[in-house]
Amino acid sequence: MAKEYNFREIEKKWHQLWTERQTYKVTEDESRKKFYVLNMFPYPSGAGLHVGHPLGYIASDIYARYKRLQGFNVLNPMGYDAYGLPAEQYAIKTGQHPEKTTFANIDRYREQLDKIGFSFDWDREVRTCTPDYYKWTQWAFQKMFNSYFDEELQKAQPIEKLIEKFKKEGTWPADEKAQNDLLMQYRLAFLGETMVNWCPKLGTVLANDEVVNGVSERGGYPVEQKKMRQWCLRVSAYSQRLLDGLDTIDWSESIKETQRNWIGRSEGAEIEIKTLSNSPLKGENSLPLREGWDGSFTIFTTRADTMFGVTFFVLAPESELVDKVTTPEQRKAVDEYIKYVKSRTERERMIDHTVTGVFSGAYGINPITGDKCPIYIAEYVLAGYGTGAIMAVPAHDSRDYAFAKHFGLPIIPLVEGADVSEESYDAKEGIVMNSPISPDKSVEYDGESLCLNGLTIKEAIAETKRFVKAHNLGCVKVNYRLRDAIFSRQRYWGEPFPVYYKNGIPTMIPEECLPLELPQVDKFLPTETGEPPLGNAQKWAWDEKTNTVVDCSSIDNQTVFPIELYTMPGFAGSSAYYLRYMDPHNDKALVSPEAAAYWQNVDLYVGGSEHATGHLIYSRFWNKFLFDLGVSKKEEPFQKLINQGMIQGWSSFVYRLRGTNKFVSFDLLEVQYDNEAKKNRYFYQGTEADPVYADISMVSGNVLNVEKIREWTPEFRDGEFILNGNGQYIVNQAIEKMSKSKYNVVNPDDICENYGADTLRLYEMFLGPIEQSKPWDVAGIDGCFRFLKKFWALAQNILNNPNTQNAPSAEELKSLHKLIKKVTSDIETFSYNTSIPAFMVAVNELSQLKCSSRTILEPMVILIAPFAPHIAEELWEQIQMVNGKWVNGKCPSVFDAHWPVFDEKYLVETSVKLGVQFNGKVRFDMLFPADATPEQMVEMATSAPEAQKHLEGMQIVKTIAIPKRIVNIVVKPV
RNA sequence: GCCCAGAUGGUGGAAUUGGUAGACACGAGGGACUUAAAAUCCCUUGGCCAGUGAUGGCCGUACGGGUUCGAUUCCCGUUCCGGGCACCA
Repeated sequence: MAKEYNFREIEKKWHQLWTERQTYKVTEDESRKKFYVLNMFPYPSGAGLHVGHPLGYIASDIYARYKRLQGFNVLNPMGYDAYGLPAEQYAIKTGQHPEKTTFANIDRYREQLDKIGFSFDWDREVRTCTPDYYKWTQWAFQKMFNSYFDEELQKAQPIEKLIEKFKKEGTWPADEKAQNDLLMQYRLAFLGETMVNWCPKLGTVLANDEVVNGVSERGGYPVEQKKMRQWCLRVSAYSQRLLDGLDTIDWSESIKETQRNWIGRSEGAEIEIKTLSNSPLKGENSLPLREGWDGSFTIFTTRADTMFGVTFFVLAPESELVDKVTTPEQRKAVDEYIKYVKSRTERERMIDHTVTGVFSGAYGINPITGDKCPIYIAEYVLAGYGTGAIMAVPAHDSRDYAFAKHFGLPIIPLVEGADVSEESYDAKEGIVMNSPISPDKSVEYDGESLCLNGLTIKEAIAETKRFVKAHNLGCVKVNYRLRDAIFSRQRYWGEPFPVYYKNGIPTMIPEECLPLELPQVDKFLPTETGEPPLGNAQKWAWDEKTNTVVDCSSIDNQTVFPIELYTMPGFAGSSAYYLRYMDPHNDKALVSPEAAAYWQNVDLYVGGSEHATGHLIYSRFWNKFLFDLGVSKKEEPFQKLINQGMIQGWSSFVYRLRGTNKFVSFDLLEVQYDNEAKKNRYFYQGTEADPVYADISMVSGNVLNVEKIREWTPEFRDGEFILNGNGQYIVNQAIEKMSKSKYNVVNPDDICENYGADTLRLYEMFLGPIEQSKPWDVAGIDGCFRFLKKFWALAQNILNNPNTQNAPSAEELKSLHKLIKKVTSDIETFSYNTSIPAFMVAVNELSQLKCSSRTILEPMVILIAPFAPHIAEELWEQIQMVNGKWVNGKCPSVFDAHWPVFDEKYLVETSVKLGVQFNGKVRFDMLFPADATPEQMVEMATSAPEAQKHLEGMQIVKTIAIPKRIVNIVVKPV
């Protein structure tokens, strides 16, 4: 009895059975090899899941199921990144506790995820906002606080070791406050007075990766620089290890490159610039740096070779040297300049690169030439990088060049053939000259003076470094652009810091008292006195005597102290969640040593590339720290990374005539390109028409359903719709990121309802390469649906054939093994989009061959199982019923079967390329005479000695002589 | 400005990594079944040219060169689109 493919029934049945049978429950099993698949866990937003979300989940689910079929013990967990700004802002607006909305959103996500049929082990679910989870976020923070980075060992060490060292050296201060200040400079989690990105509109500081083009990533509000006392993580200490680790992991080159840029290693030299009196140089016309200050400062350069071209020095306006160097005569001008710089926002500084600066009145002495050079202060030099001071070489640095031109400073070219009359020559290629201009322009140290003339730039850099080092003028130095991460936020909905302030000194709450739970507040806004939202909490003080949280009113300076009001940023909870999945219910440890030893690290991580400089750096840092502690067993958390592309939406626009309630069909509009605004403007009979978003569900093709849109919102109800000649209203369409506000979100639920989860899964993979972004377009979904129906029909034909035990024919076996080969290698390389066509071809071939063999069907069902698990389980059950494999009314799951093994011998009708067999043909890559006819070529090819070897026992089916010099011979076993 | 990744029919995209370009799907056109619709099935579908026809010829993977018997694939240059970094000395 051939049954119809009823996906609704099948999918419902298997969702139930999978839950009942705990099909996807995973436990540590030493007898099997582990495989850890992970998706970046989602932030549960109010908009629910859209068709873009599952793309990565489906891809990883296919891999997870495939690995399981290969006999691996697969961990494939899922959870929620539950702390975040939207829930908090919603809470401010409505007064609803963020936990309530977050949990409601999570339930909705879960419901949607369940429909798609993932193999997640839900017993291991984590939510970053639950105390049993954030206990370990707080714990890790405390460990970082109590650790420092040992430069020699290149790893984190307990802070006690550092104290011991100080004591031994005799540099350990007696005063408790001084001890605290000293250790703060070393702790991996530390309180720092740093310039931060302050966003007044959000009322919080932001990390560097949360600021894009000078505005906040979320909301696009202006961000300013502000000096604040903040918790920071010393990420920069791990710069070199973060960089080196990239070479050991299997990530895309572009994302590694992004991280390398972000870490920004540059090798250079630090050179000390001295005054006359403490300099070994004694010249007649040299002056001290400044009267009354006999100091020196250090500059950083990657172009040590250009020392002979230095004509001035520049300090960053924020540098503390500015005050020391400025002469009384220049004081006023400098103060004014500093005031101007402070008035500029980060964004202005970023966009506007006009040359500004001021002379400090002081001079520095070039240790190589002995020249006296003016010291300027200019905003183009950044305080946070290198030493905040540079030597300026206008001939070979475009920024120095612009500055020199503006202030009329000399420019000395140092590279042969470089014309610096119009612009600087920045390239690191060429032969050095003018270094020195004349022998007496190079200062002698211990009888040696530097000469670089005739060397290449690379040689000159090395030579200068040697010289500087040999004569103690400075040192070779590696700098990193990577900054320490600012780790506190002035928000409510985040992990509280397990810290209280005892006489102003931050003190950790005892480890055994963790977690420190987020207190209840009645308002989620900052307090009237400008304190963060936690300032609203009544019960937010720590009693040392009882080790409990007590009411703020009992703060008495004896045993009760105020608790930190800041909370942790979003990336805190997402930095080690992959470790927690290994052992999610353990209340004694983040992860037990046994579980960590078994699961090691994530073998396959799938997520968006937008996290390249955020989460993917922070969690690598966090993991390296835990690795130093021995908690994590691998130095890198994510061995292989796949970045799924974004699925974009089709936004639809209707056009409203300005000042009216008339909407005009798009094809009736005249287009004008506005050069200034760089966009199109539309007109109807001289009146401008403005685009208005229309919901995607009201549009089919590009035709608007006018009735539907009238029902949608009041603004359309009474609208007048001006239709085109065909009586249709045409909309304009654009591809944009899917977003609630653009009304272009396509929900996977509808697809599941109309086509089933298996079709959705197949189609999302069929759409194109997983890493590529593409617009969502349902046009092709019917193809995948039809394929599943054909697959079903083929299976029913086989199962209902009385002779299903028939031995398969050679052609059927060939079809099958071609498929095994293709699908196996596709899954290994994540080219799912080409597997699905292979299935289609195989099913067509087998249908045409009127295949009736279960020997073929069984492996086919296993092959499709990772892609379309529901239909596979259903067919497997039917096969096993026919096979009589049901035990006690229970059928084994297809996922307990074994992945079929490809056997080359079934592809025998194969071919040879100079002795190498492949795909259906024998190819002779020989040199034939240019004038040989095809017949002659075939004759020559088949009689060649190498050919005999391959033609033996074969029957020639067909020969193809490709003009020019190739002969293909299609053969078949006799 | 610097770095990275791309460009193939009407559309999404294949091509065993140097070997007959355009798999598979969508769309379009034609046909079968049907009272009709849905569903299903079959044929055609890169462009141009010749032929009643089977078929044959030429052009064609953004553009211009090169290496090679042979290039979508490798090398050099140009254009365009996307991503990252950006006063980082």
